[in-house]
Parts: sequence; C-alpha cells; structure tokens
Amino acid sequence: MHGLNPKQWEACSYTEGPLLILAGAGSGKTRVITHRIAYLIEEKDVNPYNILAITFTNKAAGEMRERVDKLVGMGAESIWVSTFHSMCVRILRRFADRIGADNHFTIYDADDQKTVVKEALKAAELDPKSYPEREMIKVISNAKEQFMDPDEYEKSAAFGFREKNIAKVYREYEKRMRKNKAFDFDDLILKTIVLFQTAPDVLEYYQERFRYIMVDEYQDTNHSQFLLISLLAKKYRNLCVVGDDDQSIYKFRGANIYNILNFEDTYPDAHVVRLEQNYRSTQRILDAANAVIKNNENRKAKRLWTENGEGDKLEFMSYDSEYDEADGITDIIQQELLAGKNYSDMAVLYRTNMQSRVIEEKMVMRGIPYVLVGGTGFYDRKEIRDIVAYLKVMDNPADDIALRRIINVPRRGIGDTTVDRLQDIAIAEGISMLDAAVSEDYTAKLGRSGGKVLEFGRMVDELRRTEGVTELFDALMEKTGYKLSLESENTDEAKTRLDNLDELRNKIVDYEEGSEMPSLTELLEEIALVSGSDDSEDDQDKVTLMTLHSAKGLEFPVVVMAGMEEGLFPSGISLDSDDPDAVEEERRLCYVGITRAMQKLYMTSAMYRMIRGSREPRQVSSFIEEIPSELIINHSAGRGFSRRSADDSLFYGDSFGGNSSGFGAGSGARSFGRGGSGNGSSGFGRGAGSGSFGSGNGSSGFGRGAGSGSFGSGNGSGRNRNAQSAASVYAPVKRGLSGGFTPSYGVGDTVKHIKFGKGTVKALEQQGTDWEVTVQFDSVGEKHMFASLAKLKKV
DNA sequence: GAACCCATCATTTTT
DNA sequence: TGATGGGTTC
Repeated sequence: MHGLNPKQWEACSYTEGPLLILAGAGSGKTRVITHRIAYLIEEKDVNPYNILAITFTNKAAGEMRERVDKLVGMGAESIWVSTFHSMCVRILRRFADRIGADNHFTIYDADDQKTVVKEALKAAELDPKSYPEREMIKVISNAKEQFMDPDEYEKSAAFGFREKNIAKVYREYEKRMRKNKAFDFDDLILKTIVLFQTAPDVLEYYQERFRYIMVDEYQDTNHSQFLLISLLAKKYRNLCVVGDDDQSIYKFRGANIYNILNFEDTYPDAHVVRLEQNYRSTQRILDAANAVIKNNENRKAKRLWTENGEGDKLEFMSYDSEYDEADGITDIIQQELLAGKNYSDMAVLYRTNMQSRVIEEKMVMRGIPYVLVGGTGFYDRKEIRDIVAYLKVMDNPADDIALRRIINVPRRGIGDTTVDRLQDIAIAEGISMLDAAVSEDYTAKLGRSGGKVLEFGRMVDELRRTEGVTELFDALMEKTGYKLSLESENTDEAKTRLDNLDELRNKIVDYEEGSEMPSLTELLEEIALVSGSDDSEDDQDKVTLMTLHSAKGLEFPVVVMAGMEEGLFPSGISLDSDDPDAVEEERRLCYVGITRAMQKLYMTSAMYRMIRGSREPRQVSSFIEEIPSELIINHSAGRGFSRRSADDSLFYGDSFGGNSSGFGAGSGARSFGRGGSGNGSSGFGRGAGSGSFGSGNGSSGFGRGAGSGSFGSGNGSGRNRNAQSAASVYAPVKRGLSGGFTPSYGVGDTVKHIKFGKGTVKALEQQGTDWEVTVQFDSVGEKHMFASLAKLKKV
C-alpha cells in the first residue's frame, strides 16, 4: 500500500461506519476505491465475498474490476463490482418470483418503452399530440422513482383531468409490461426495493452478504437508488460513498444532488474526507475551475490544487460565425499537433450534439481524423434492433413488443390490420401473440393472412429449438429470410447493414467464448445493459468530439470548449428557468469541462450562430467572465460585443467580416510590421517551461473592465498600446500561443504556412492581444487565422 | 407498400 | 436549418 497522499490514505483506512469521500476532479478517486478494497481484504481481513462496489456505467465497472483484480489477486473474483442495474438484474433473476413476477424477464430500453407508451396511448384513447410520448415516459419514470404505482400516482396530489389521463396511460403501460414479462430500467431498481420490502429474508440475505458497500459517482444517484443503498447498508452501516457534488450534471435524468449534499444528515456519524489534490491539470486550469464553481451556492466548499505547476494560460477566441469557430478549432488542433501533440491528445467539447455537425465538416475538409462519441449507438441501428427483436422473441415468447416489430420483417404479407387482430385475440384469450400465432384455431380467425401468420409462428417455434446462441443467430438470418432480403437489395446501404450484422455475430461469438454459462437470456441482458457505445476499439490517433456530458470522467492534454455563448452554454432553458439550480447545474457542467484539460484549455464562441434556421447575434457566456482575466488570454478583447455594456452602440457586430470583406476598423494595424522576436516558425517546445509568464498583469486591460462585466469597454485606440506592452511582457516566451504576439510580416508579404504552403498576406488586423491575418494561399485559397496560432513565416 | 409532402419541433443520456 | 413523423397519394 503505497503512493497515496495523506487524504487518500485516510479515505482508504477509514473502514467502519458511514464515510463520505468528496473526490474532486482528477483526485485519484478510482485509486482510492480500489486501494480501499485491497485494504479491507488485506488489513482488515474482510472476506472479499462481503464487498460490494457499485458504479454507474459498465465502463466504470469494467475498469474497476480490472484494477481490483490486479491489486487484490486471490479472491478478487468474489467481490461484487457492478452497476446498479446489473446488480438488480442479478437479484431479480433469482428472486423476482417473490414479488409475483417471473424470474425470466426481458429488459426494455428507451425505444421499447416508447413503443409501449404508444400502445398505452392508443388503449387509453388519447391523442399523442396532447400527450407526447416523451412526456409520458418522463412522468412514468418520475412516478416510479418516487415509488408510486398508477393508483398512487392518481391519488397523490390535487390532480386534474390531465393527470387522470396520464394515470390511465401509466396503468396501461404497466399492464403491458406485465403481460410481456418486461422490466424497464426504472423497474429494475424499483422492483428490487419492493422485493426487499416484501421479503425481509431476502433483504437480510443481501445485507449479510454486502457488509462493506462502496458507491461511486454518488452525486448521480436518484431517489430510488438512494433507497436501495440505504436498505442494503442498514444493518452493517459500512457505507462508503464517493462523489463530487460539483460534478452533478444529471439532474435531468433523475440524479438528486441532495443525496450527496445531505449525506451527513442521513448519517450524522459520517466521516468526511476531501480529496482536493489534483493529479491531472495545471494550477491555472484548476484556478479557473475553482473560480467558476465558487459562484455556486449549493455546494460543499472545496478547492482543487496541484503540484503540477502553473502551466499555460487558458485562451478564449471569439469568431464571427459557427463556421469560423469550427475553422478556428481546426487551426488550434493543427497548431497543437505541430507543437508535438497527437490528435488523440485533444478533445473538442460542446454543449449540444447539434454543434458537432459544423465542426465535423471542417475536420473533414482539413483532413483531421476524429471520433464522434455519442450519437446513434451500434444497438440503435435498425437491422440490429430487428435481429435483437427476433432474439428477444426466442428468449421470451411473451414479448409482444418484440414480436410486433418483426412479424412482418422482412415482408411476409402480414399487414397492420392482421397484426392488430392477432393482438386483440391474444389479449382476449390472455395469451401471447406468439401463442395465438401458432394455433390454427386462432389464425383461422384472421382471414386470408391467417395462413401467413401461422407460417410465421411455426417458423419462430422451430427456430426456438436451435441450440447455441451463435447457431441461433445463423439460423435466424437464413430462415427468416432477413439475410436474403438484404442481399437481394444489392445497395450500398444494404451491404452496410449486412456488415453490421456480421459485427453483431462477432459480438455474439465473443460473448459465447467469454461467458462461463452462455445463454440467450444473458446475452440479451448484456445487450440491454451495455449500450454498445462503450467498446472503444480504436486506440487510433484521432481527435475526440463529444458533449460536455459525455466527457465526464475523461481527461485530455488539450481541450477545446466550443460554443461558449450565453443561451447555449449556459443553455437558454436553464437561464429561463425559475429554478436557480438550473444555471448552477450548467456551471457544474462548465466545471466538468474545464477540469478535463490537463495542459491546455481553449474556449471558443461565435458572434453569430444559426439557431433554428435563423442567424442570431450571440453574446459571450457568462462563464467566461467568471474566469479571472489573469488566467485567460482573451483573443477577442476590445471588440465590445457584449450587449450588456453600458452603451449598446458598442456592439461591433461584423467586424470580423466573413471571408473577403476586409476587416473593418482599419486601425493602424500594419505599423507593427515586424519586430518578431524569433517567434517565426521555430519555437513550440514542449509545454514545460511554462512558469515564465509570471506577472499575470500583462493581459489585463482586456476582458471585463471593472464591475461592468462586459468585454472590451470600447477604448478603440488604446488597444495598440496594450498589445505592444503585452507583447513585450511575453516576448521571451517561446510558445507561440501566449498573449501579445507581433507578426513579423505585413500586408503584401509572402508567407509560408507549415500546412498550407505559400501565400500572400491580404489583411492584418489586431484582435485584442492577437492579430487576425488573412492569407491568400496558393493551394488552399483564402484563410483567416490568428497570427499567434498560424505560425506563418515570412519568405 | 413506397414515395412524397407537410407540419412540427427542436439540451444534456446511461442503464 | 434539418430531422422526423404522420398522413396522403399512386
């Protein structure tokens, strides 16, 4: 047991009773948890069998499993390391019958839920337009989280007409879930709690088993997860929760930050350990993060620090449009690449998925390799869902939702009317649709298509007898005609689908080889619980593009936070909300973003952005203003685009001008022609030396003047002076990205860019501490870029 | 059953 | 703007 700092050690060795570990970003949290487990076993003689470690994602569980195995060795396999949901599945597979359910159940994902809601709406004779599926799912989920069945939901408040109807939908929804022997994700937690409440012996069994419980990412737990943990920990009270209230960013999906904030109220004897030493980022990055997050009211005081050194300043750039922003981002990436970074060292983070489109376009144009995290996962693809639906029917013939999906896929002439009638019969007889489909008595009632239904039912019945999961998959592809129908399409799209199905087959083979007792049930469970996106097969050299949310838990040497605009980040919805916590949650998200960066952090924004089809002026995110100016270089200072400045007329609007239109403002730009302390192209050593920019003041004078909070209090003329002095302050710094940069070329000069080759300087305009230079390149046409980033060399 | 048109509606996402 | 879903038409 070595290599832990005193706080980490304290967290590891405090083993009895409730313990709250407030683990700041990058504070070595996973290390603490794994070491703590090892300590329990080795020093406290705890039987590994009595330890439970719960995480949120399968990825986290996998990583923890691996690290625990490495650290503990013998006996490690009997430690339960699992997600909330897979833990509950495991318990329910064994005991669900104790609450009147079937131990053999199917798990419904969001898509299945939607289908069930659709059917429920139809059954309740409600118009999906006035009762949108999305909302229904949310209401049902909330109700379940609050432990309310449809009756309780209906009774629970001064509900009106609408709520009564929603209760009806909820009731119909539940009816179908039961009939299909299905649980949704909320059910997995909920039913386990119900089980514990109705079968005290089962609860006792698990309490005895899990004498030491650890919960990771505790700030993400919702109410029912809290209850579940409380029940399990009630007897021995050895509950260790680890989390960071400042990183609670999942309220929208039920996370309750008060679980962690009030932990000490729930457990008054709780011991609290704060892990504030950060091993990831530079001090400047942490200072920025601290400065932003301290604006939140609702939090436990914390302050991150590091021994990593001061590091470079953050950089903020404002661009004219989202296209220019994307261009700027690719510039940043290329410059960092030249500075010695790999593509895979860099990530671009944004608030909304929609922002990725433009960035992707520019990345493609510039030939920058990237991976987009999120988006449609493997298991969301139509062909995969189709085949999985077949597998689900094989596994659980009561699953009418799955059956409906595939009864006419590929086309076998069974239309909607027939399917509806089949369903009516099944409901009337209290049997499954498949049962009805294999009985001539029933199919005879279906008229002309009855024969086809019967044929389908018999085919499914026969397939069900196939031994082995891979064999079943193969038989399925052939006998259902799915493969044939794709093959005969003979299009590129169909080929891709076939490839994807091959991929699915590979996964199945992998599964069968890796599992001790492979079964279709377990395979489907894995598919439902492990959302395909987690297999990061590529350790290739690519820039990562993802939302701020998906970045949680990750780290990158270079991070670009894009779209730092009020209304986008923080989101408009949060700004409009009357709940003050809404903006605080956005701020936490900002904190998460900042703390992903190890060495360099860039923030970008656009002055105009296409929002729902119309071009709208934007203002810079208030989060930028929360970062002290001595920590961040503002490459667009002095441009006064804050509408909130005392004088609205300072709104410079378009000065960046699209492509050609010269940059307005004229300003004595050129006069600075040269100077150029050896910055040329050379330079860019590694990060190291950093410390050099002491004297934070240099860049001041930009950014929010005094209290006003607005950028660039329009002192147009003063700018040059500022820049010059800034330049001299920073002159000795080798890294080109620091503040105050003086180009060593002027308009009309021929310059050389490392990537774009030769070109002629068309325009040069000062932008805060930096210069925007427009170059007509011989090969790639006109580009504009920040001089400090572009690394142009006069030839 | 496919092709088309119009209306509508747009955070964040894991299990 | 652009994706999506429902409804209509052939």
